[in-house]
Amino acid sequence: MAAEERIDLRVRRTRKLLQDAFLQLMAQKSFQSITVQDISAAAMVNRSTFYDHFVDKYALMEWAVSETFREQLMARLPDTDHYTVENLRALIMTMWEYFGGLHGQCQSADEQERMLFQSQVMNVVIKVLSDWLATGSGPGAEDPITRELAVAVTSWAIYGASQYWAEKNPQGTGEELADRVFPILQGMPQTACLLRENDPS
Amino acid sequence: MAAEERIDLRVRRTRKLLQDAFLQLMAQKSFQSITVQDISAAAMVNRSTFYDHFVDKYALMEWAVSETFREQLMARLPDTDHYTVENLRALIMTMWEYFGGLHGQCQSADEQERMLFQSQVMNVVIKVLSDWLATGSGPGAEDPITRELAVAVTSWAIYGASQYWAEKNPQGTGEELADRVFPILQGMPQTACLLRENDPS
DNA sequence: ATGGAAAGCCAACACCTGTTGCTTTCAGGG
DNA sequence: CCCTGAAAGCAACAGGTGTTGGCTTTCCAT
Repeated sequence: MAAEERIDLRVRRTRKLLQDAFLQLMAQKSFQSITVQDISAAAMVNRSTFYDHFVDKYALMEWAVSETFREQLMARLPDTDHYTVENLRALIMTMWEYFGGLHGQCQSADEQERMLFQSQVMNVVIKVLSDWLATGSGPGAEDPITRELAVAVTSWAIYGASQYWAEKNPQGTGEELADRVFPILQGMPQTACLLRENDPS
Repeated sequence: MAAEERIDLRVRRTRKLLQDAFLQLMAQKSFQSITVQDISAAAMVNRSTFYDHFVDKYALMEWAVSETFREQLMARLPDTDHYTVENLRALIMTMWEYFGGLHGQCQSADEQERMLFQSQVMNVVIKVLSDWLATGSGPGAEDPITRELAVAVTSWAIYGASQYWAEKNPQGTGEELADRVFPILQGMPQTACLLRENDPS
């Protein structure tokens, strides 16, 4: 039985209700203006029940963003656990798409709010990249610090590119972004080594 | 007369009182647990006066972090307005130092809070890098989009490295970080071109 | 099926927020 | 030096927050 299934039906139901209500509200108003009352009311759940599941609305946001992004990403990856060109490409395009969605679908007026959501996305990305590289046997594997530094640099470089592309150049396509970012990443000595090592092509 | 000097003495005084009180409180407790009341009380300023200057505590934080970081950075730059190896090196080390200070000096338990501060630092960094490159006449100057993309990638790559180094490898030195990051940045085609173009050495 | 544990509901609390309308003060131009 | 308008003080408000304790409902393991 999957770990998730072990959890009491009521708990899963309530969490899903809260998450759905939250996402629905996010499409209508800014995160800042959404109150715990709003979420509870929309989810048809008592307000104090909200606090039984999340310490505050930030915790709910954290959870909702991480989950939705992770699902979106996993659905697009050709292979879920290796550091390949195709996976990296899918990662870049998924991030770009998600960030674009934050501008379109959600009413996040504040730049600071977007940063909050995006930092949750980054937690997922860093985790995924770390896992990819942990299993690999590239040169970085010998020195964990170098590998982790490469992960940090790569992840945030992709972040910067995706968020710039989504925000400042909305008419661009995901493919174009990937095409532009790849030469930059491959220019990085560490990541280039790792890519060459693990690239199945 | 400097623009800052034009402002009413009382305004500057009150803002400084609030900023100092805020920084002092940050050394004692987490940002989350600090209330506007706390800040106003510590600054010996009426609470509603706070709202005459900042929309909320986030705005004050934004202002305080940006100002302190900008000062710290400007004091270290050999030359304030060109994209040189020395400046980039100073930038990396200042960021690393600042992020390290956030762990030590402040009680920011939450990772999400740190992200909030760091995003303010990034606003300054991106602005500075943009200015450096806007005046330069490197190959990136021909295509603004490529240049801006390079700025985004470079800034966030440095961010990732600095924040990783400060958080996960606290015993490392700033010099070591810079030494490790530089080969990575110079590996990036765009930035490498720009660096070569403007490097006075 | 059933008893107990877990989850949810409810009301009420002390507190913080952001805003308003008013008065008092004082910095700085004339 | 004095006047004036901007800035600071003040009190009170309608909200939202996060927590508590007691109660009812629902699940699910025996």
